[in-house]
Amino acid sequence: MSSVVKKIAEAPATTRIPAAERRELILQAATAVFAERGYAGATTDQVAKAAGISQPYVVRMFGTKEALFLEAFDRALGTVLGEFRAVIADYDAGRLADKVATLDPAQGTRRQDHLKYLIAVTYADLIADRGILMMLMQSFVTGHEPVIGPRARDGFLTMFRLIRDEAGMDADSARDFLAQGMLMNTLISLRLPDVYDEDASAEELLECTLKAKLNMVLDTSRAQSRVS
Amino acid sequence: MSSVVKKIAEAPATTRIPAAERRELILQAATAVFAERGYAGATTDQVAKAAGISQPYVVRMFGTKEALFLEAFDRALGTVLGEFRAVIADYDAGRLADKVATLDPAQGTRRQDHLKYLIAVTYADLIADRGILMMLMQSFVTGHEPVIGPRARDGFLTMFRLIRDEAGMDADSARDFLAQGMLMNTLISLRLPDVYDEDASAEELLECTLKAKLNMVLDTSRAQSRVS
DNA sequence: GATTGTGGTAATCGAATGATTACTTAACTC
DNA sequence: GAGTTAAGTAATCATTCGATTACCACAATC
Repeated sequence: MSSVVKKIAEAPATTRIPAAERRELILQAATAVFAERGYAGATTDQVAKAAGISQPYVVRMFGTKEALFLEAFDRALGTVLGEFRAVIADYDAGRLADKVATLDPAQGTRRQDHLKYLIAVTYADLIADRGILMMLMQSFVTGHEPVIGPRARDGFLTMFRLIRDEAGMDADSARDFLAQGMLMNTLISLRLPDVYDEDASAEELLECTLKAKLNMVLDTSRAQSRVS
Repeated sequence: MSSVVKKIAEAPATTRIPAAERRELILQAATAVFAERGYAGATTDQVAKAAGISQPYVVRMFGTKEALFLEAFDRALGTVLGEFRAVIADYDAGRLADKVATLDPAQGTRRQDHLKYLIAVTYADLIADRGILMMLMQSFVTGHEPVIGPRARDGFLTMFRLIRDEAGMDADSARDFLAQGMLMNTLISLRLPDVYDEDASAEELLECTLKAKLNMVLDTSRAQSRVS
């Protein structure tokens, strides 16, 4: 019977995965691809290959490339906002008392001073998954797109308001915080860690920008460079 | 005679322009288009239309889209570096003594403190031509491209070294300066000035980031939005 | 064990795009 | 004013890409 032959031949066939789970995998792949190449530069086929499925399936599951980008953006932004809110909640619940005790009093002793430091560390930690920050950065330079642009502006302002209102920072501190964040985003998008060993000034800039997080960033960048 | 008829009919024909001059026009158009849409998102035909010529002429004059992008990038970077060096030279020659006299001594009195302020103002002035800073930003998020990426990294590091070595800033000050610059770039690329009137937090963020330059930025953004 | 819904893919299509070719004509030179 | 050079375009080509269509097969249900 041909059915028997078929069964044997197709034994190591593609494992089927529930749609909801596959969706997650595609979104992860899309985040990495869009982060690297931007909205216009990425193709649905690259996303499909990264997710290990066919290109039509990607399109059918999300409708359009634009819709996929928007979901990946929401996902990345949601992760950042979630982490920020978590650290604020932890601080206000006194769960970070030990960490706060190690801070230099010269940096300030108010709640907003403490949170400024804690959120900055949280942000730097997010570099571990290079895709998230680069995905945001790619969205921010796509302000001209009629659908993506407004969403990107809205997302950025949501971050600003969270820092100002929920963390209680004054506008200037919030601005400085965002500025440091945009610098980190830029250095990562530039792939500056790739030339860390070859250029002394790249080394110095990365060191004074990322400080304690540097080794982590170099490790993950090297790991992700090998793949892509 | 048909020649007479032709002459009349073709009287308002296209004015021919020397190649060198046309090159300039194309580069200006390319800077605006690439700044808006990025390397992958821009087309050579959009550049051609913006420059008022045909698409094949653009390609023939620069060889490839990539070569055109690289020239536009060099041009934008060169403008920024040139302005920075000019203000440093002016300061060291004492030509900015009156401007320096108005500074708040609390901000610092060393050469690097003065230059930090003066260069920051110079950078903010560059926003007047929105294309330059957006062109740079688009290049910075194209770090993955094999030819553009290395040039973008090199350009960024050149800026860093200029600020550190020629302006004499310490690494941390240089980092803070670049951070503020990347924030400005991001706000402009996001087109945040477009929603200035509609969102109170956008207004606050733009005001505390751009301060005295705000009105200029709003004016030029509105003017350039009408066109594009 | 037929049915049916769900998880996929192969094939293909039309539009967009970078690049090439071949051609035209204005402007300068002698 | 004939000849040559330089400025510029129309037409077209080969790819690429997002999207569509039509189909296949595994697994749960009855």
